[in-house]
Amino acid sequence: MREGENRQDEALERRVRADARRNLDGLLKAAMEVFATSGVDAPVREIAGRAGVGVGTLYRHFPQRSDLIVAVFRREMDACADEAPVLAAHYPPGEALARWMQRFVDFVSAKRGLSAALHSGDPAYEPLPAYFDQRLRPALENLLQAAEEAGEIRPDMDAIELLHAVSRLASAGGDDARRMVALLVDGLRYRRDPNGGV
Amino acid sequence: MREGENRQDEALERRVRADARRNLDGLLKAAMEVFATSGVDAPVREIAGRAGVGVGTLYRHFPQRSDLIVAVFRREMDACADEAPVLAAHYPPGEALARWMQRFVDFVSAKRGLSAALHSGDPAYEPLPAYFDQRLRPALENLLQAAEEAGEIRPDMDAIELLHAVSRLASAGGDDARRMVALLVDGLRYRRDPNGGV
DNA sequence: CCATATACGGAACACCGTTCCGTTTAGCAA
DNA sequence: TTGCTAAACGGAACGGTGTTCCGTATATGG
Repeated sequence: MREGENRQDEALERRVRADARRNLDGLLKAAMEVFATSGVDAPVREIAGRAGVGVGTLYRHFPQRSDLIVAVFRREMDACADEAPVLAAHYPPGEALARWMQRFVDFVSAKRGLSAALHSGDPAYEPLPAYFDQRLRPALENLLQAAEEAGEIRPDMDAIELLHAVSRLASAGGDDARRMVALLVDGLRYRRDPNGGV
Repeated sequence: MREGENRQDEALERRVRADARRNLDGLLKAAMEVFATSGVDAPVREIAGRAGVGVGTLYRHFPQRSDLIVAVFRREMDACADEAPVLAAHYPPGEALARWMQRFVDFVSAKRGLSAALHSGDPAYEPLPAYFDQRLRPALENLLQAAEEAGEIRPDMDAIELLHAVSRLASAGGDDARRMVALLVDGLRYRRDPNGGV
């Protein structure tokens, strides 16, 4: 480790001009507001205007439009993941799983455009599925494993596959989304021929 | 009925200039090919170019880009609906339902962009959900009712809600889509507390 | 206070869907 | 066959995107 390279964070932070940081924060705030009202397809100029900066400044901080969208969504995923262990501590495994799924549905439904970006296949949005893998998958895997061990659901379910399926269903929004996800969770609970055959 | 108004089809057909019909057919053919390779987001100029006409001609036949997309997709839905009664005649109600669902998944998966257009909420694509209602909903309702009466699934499922959910899952494509839809169908079969409690 | 690396603003560019209108042509009648 | 005319055609032009470029302004360390 060479001298001057320790405390990299602070060293890098010092190099950032104050107006740059201020504008970056303003852009993120403006983008969150605009996305919530006009959706993620809102023009870049609208976001820059609301932040009180030119488009050049926006593109200095976010080289592509998708980078701004990713930045806004990413910071909203953590609360959802953190809730999984809380629910696991307060409910039986099966119910904890079902409740967290509903929590996830509400989260995705609230962020209009998240699901579309997530499943677009566009490489520009690749950080979103990647963040799913890092934060949400472990959270769900713990819930699934507990429910499996309690014998409440079938084994060998792939967490990432489930997350993507549920986020697709969630993009419907409202009670329809909640009902369909509840139906999917019931599918996990289903046992073939429960009455031992006729 | 006044004279000259019988055989409307032929009368109307006569009023359509031969080049107009030829270009319309060519546009539909070109659009199908382009959508299959480049997706539904392909530029209109590419479609017009492949059909060997100008963009003005394209817009004469399809006033909006979405009208062309709708026209291409609509004619591909009928075969899917017609298969429902065939399956109902050859399999027990529950299995017929599951098989038709998989058939529907394959159909939606094959048409890249169909699901996105269907759930876009854009009024320009409204004919697509409308056609779902007319053709696919009755087909599924018959399968659901038979399976209900056989006691194989829970009652009171809304066919349109199911169709939309399945088409969302289907947009994932491949085996993931098939597995998740199978899981959803198992949800229909699930009975709370199947062993009569512990 | 000055020097300069850094960041800013918005005009300019390429590409999109859509519109407009001068030109071409298919269909019919003489 | 030869006009005539309504219908259809082609592509330039328009407004609105995302993105780039570069002359201008300024925060910051000496």
